[in-house]
Amino acid sequence: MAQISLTFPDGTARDFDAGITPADVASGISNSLGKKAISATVNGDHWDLQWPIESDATIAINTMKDEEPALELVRHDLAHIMARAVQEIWPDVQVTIGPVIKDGWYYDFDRKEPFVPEDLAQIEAKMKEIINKRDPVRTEIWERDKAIAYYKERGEPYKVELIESIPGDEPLRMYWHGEWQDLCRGPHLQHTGQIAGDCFKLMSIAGAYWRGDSDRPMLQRIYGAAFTNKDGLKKHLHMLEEAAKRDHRRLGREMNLFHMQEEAPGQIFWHPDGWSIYTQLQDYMRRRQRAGGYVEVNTPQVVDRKLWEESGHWEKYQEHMFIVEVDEDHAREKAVNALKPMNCPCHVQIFNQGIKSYRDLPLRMAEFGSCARYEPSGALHGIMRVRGFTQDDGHIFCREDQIESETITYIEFLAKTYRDLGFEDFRVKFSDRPETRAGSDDVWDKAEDALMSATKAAGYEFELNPGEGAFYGPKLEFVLTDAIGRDWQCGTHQVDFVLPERLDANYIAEDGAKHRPVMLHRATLGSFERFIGMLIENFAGRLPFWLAPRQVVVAAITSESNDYTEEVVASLRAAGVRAEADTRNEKINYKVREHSVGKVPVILAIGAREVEDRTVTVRRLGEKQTSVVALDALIPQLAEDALPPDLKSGA
RNA sequence: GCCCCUAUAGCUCAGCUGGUAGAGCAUCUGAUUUGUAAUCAGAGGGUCGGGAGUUCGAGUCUCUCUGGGGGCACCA
Repeated sequence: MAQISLTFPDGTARDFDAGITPADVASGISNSLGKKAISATVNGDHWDLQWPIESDATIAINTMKDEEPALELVRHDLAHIMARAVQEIWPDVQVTIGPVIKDGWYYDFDRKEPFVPEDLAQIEAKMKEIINKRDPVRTEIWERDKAIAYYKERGEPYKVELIESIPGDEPLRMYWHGEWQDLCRGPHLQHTGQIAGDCFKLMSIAGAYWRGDSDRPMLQRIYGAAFTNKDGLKKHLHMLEEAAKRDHRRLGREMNLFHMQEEAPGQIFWHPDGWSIYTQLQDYMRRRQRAGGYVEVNTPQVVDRKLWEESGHWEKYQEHMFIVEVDEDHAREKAVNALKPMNCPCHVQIFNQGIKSYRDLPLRMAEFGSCARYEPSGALHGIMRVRGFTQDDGHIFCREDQIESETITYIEFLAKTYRDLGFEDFRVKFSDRPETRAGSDDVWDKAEDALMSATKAAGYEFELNPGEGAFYGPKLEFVLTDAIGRDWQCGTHQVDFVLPERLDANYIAEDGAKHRPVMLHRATLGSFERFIGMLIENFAGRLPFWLAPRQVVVAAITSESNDYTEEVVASLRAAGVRAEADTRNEKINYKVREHSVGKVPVILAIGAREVEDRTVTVRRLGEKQTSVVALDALIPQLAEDALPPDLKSGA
């Protein structure tokens, strides 16, 4: 028999018969390692203990202490165990797929009756039974025909379809957890008993389309969370509880920032404190954009259908547009308008006024543009995904040879903005041509190449998002993460050769002839609504001082100090600080608690001593200790703190 | 839009197997003048999301619409 050489992590190498399994290697080292082993890492690949090794390789035996393979296996085996439990309880349920995801796994089932939350406890109990049985896991490679025939006989059409979509040259691997069988790439554990019975929890039930296609049947998905031990699960559940406290919907109510109501689904009623955040942010963006060479414009809300037909929105985007029909003149045809779902066509109208020269380019046009989009009801989410919102929109009209420099300049502009707003890390996604699109493939080649090379030149890593581009061009997405780890696209930068063509934008070049400009669509925050949602969650409501709606509350301890309290407030306001007096007839404890809960960054307390000495006692949010400071010294300091980052000295 | 869940006072929630609503906080009134996370007492406040049905009787059961939540799909 042929010999192979296996090299262990410590660098030693030993010879084995070809075809030896990692299970045998582990038992050969020691009995206990043989029992503890969960999988192997062979030439860097994650290997099942049962898979034979046929040639020289590096090998490491994994145990539950090796977190990465352990989590993968525990979650994956639990997916199988859950599917087995479900089929043991309800034999008529069909199984589909069950992958490992962040923090756990899910499995999609086809069952006539819906799963209800009470079912989860029953399934969980059955899973624990299966774990206690310590059933061995075994695997075989099957011929396609045999596998297809097997699943047809068992009445599992989803599995048949899966096999048919697997490339013909790929071996089909079957796994058994006890008697229960599933098609699976593997690897898996040795036996079900290797999972701790208290390391997982079934989290939720959801609908999910078969193969992610809304034209296919909707399956029932059960989500589970799993870790290598009980402690990991506990930490995870605790993290979720903490994250719920940062939820912008909850903080928005608690901090009295905004509300939403049935009469205007997907739209926001901003309260004074929420609107204060909004306007601070808007003022900041306005100054930044001015400094960045943008001109600000404003365009209509209700625009005739004709323009949307020209831009292509009427054809491609109509189902997401609020249509407004006005029967204003019976002698004429009914006027059909739409609320603008985006600002770009309107900006082209401004560009098209008069004759533009190449000397005008790049022309950077910005608008805080209010848009209305009829988002599907299921897509709405707090203030993160709404039907009425305002973009910090901008369009750069430029020549093709300016795309790269404009893109690089913009990415730097965006990165600075995000840093100023407390987001040091953001992810960049590059989305290329979608299936439904306007413009020829040549144009798309050009646009994708230009954007890609500019992004690389700007020095940012990005992930590819195939087919996710806009219908008019490829885009960069700048993505932030909310409290519980969901991704939200905020900023965007898109190259567009299509809209200038459709709306006949042109400029006169050096050669005296008309040329087509390129349009770069860009938004930094994306929308004020979503970005404020991100800010609230990111800071858990404790906004940076310059953004805090009420920066300082001055609390009188007794009514004796009311006059001085009012004086302090007036001085702070005169210095540009948003300050309020609290002269209510309440104890200082009560006031401190209330304003702490309200996330006011600075509370100044004033009693007889402060009046006497012209001082204030300062308490900062999150700190227990207080300090006594002279009023004259404090005011300029708070005034400096209150400046937005772009106006701070040294900014 | 699709699947499941859900809707009781301004907020957070209680209300068992159907017998015409309750708490804490908040609000208002009074007392209290208080030194760093809830002072005490009293009062007001709900056609139980809308509509329909079953029933002698519905907050409770059924249907439906609307909103919200978790996913999926969508996100130009």
